Amino acid sequence: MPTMKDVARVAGVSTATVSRAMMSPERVSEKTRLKVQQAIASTGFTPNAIARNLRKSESKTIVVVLPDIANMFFADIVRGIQLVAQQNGYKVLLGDSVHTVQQASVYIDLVKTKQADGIISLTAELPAEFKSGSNIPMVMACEFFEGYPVPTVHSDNYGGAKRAVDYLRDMGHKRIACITGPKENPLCGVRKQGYLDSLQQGKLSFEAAAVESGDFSFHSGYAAFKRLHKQYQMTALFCFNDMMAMGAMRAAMEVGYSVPDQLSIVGFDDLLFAEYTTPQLTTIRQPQKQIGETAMKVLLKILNGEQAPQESVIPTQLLVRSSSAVPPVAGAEHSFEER
Amino acid sequence: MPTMKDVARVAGVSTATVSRAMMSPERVSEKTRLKVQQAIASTGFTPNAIARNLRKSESKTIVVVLPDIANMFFADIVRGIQLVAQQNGYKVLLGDSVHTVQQASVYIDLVKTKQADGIISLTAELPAEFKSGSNIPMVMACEFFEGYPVPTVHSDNYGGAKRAVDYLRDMGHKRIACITGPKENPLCGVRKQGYLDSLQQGKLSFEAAAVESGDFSFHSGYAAFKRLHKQYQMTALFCFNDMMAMGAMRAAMEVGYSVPDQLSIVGFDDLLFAEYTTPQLTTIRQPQKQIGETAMKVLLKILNGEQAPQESVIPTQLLVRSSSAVPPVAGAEHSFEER
DNA sequence: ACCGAAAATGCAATCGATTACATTTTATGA
DNA sequence: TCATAAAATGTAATCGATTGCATTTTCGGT
Repeated sequence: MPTMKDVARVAGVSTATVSRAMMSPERVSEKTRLKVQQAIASTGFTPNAIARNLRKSESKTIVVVLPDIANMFFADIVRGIQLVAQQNGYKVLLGDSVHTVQQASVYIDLVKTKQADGIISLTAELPAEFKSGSNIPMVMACEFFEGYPVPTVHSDNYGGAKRAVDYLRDMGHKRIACITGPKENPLCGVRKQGYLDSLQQGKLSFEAAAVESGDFSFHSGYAAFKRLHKQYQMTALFCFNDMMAMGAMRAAMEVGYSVPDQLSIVGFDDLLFAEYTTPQLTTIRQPQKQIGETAMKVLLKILNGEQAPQESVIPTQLLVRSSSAVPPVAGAEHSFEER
Repeated sequence: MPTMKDVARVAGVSTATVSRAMMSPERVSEKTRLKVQQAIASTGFTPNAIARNLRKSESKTIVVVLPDIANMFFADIVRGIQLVAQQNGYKVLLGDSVHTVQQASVYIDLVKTKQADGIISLTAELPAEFKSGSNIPMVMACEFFEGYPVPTVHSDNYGGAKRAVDYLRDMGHKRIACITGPKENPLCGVRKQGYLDSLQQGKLSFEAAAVESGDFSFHSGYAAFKRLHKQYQMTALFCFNDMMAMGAMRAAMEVGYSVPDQLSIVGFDDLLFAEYTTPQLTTIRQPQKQIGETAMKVLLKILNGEQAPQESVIPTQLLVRSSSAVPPVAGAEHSFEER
């Protein structure tokens, strides 16, 4: 594999000149620049980035840690990150942590060992060191820790949840159930507050039986609904993500609810698939690409030693599709027998 | 940031000894090993992998190029790759090429510049240099070029397609339509041959009107079906992937077919979502994780300078779910009027 | 044709680890 | 106890590029 020395020899100049011809052409005469270019072409030289990185102690690479590469929710976030990274001369590498702290560490080590300059984490399942702050350039997107030792970019979880429930309330629903995510997840606490506040604002009483929780998966949504419909008579259901909403919709149909006539369902995220369900899912859209772009911009600030915002909140948007409608007239509800 | 020199100073030994204490502990006395470990701990030293990589000219990192990170089909392949990579001391980085050759080049450059040792490409959208062979350690998974200048791992596309159509035929279907992928895609040619051979073997005549093509997306499947049902009366439909099958299923239902009573649908891939559609999709499962594992094993052979197989074919499997059934009795078919 | 400033180029140190080879220390056995 | 082999450690070169500083070349002006 040819090195810069070879190019220098062929071009009849020093390695310093070769380096300059590539890095700062204006510091080299027209003539030698051409000689060097020719030599590069004829030797088939490719600069060894490792050597360069060592010398400059930077890699112009950032790592994005995903908890689950199969979760489509992250796709557009990554795209947004990539866009901004590219514009600023950074490469993006993705690491799938498979929801394990151990795997996440592997990717974090990349920056400790100087193979990457910084991290954007789309998961909060990280080694404990971060919970108390660390000196690794990092920003969290979507998820966050309580107490925020790391800069965070996420959508307006409270506002989105409240908007969803407001919408159902405004259509006349009085009995609005909810399927939350894992209780310990900070972001779920915030969404739940949105749900509660909307109920209260509409003077609807909150009943514990109206709430079940899942783990954001299709199956957990399915299971949660099967529990829910036995303990609470509802005409509307708000789910903390689309995946669970889809599971709940499947369960509801199996149990004999017709959606949206007897039961309105609203999700959260706006997965690509939300559009493909039957009926199409009404949901709260998180502007994923924008979250990604913002996260990368924040990371760039950190990398450049500028002041970075601790928290960036991106607004959400209600997308009304066909899984939601006005409540059924009295008597047309799904029959409900308490056990 | 502390370097090995610092550790050496604190431990009162040379950097060589520090290096050996880490790399080959058996070449260092118990006593000094402990001193070094202490010094490492007290200085908070992390070895600079860039320097090591430069010296050893290897990075123990491989890059996986995905055409589209939003395509869930790849998730388990990546998991399989990761598993084998990890077992062999390699790190895996994912690159999203967004279906562009240009982006793919960025990731390929990582190995040219020694930041990665090899590549597994899940896309054939690569720079032309590969089509005529190159000296970059690389294996293709799922996709392939015709003529195979690079080692390839993929599932049994011919066998899978034939199995799908055999299954429909065996149930008594006589009019079996097909939605293919992009015509220029080599893998589609192979699947189509499976379709044709099954028809022929069942003495069913092939009609051009029974075939439409899409681009593997939900929408293209939807659109293809809308064209198809006007030109061909069918009782069964085989789609070259699940995504299009789901689009076609939606279209079929809109047009008034009942699935599976009047129309059986079979997909290909076994996406996670195939299980969540209503009715659940019958499909040909590709063992994605195994494809990934095999691809990584092949890459390892290449990296170790061993002989690697040019082509590895992984068997597929028919998963019968509820989108397929015996054909309707005469008279119960979906009404068909030619335009 | 010659001076001095600016432009171009070269020399050699440097980034931080690894490792061949040289040297010192320890252990073994007579 | 001492010679000698084996084990432990140190010295310094090396990986391949970048860059501060020194030196040479170029060029405008007279």
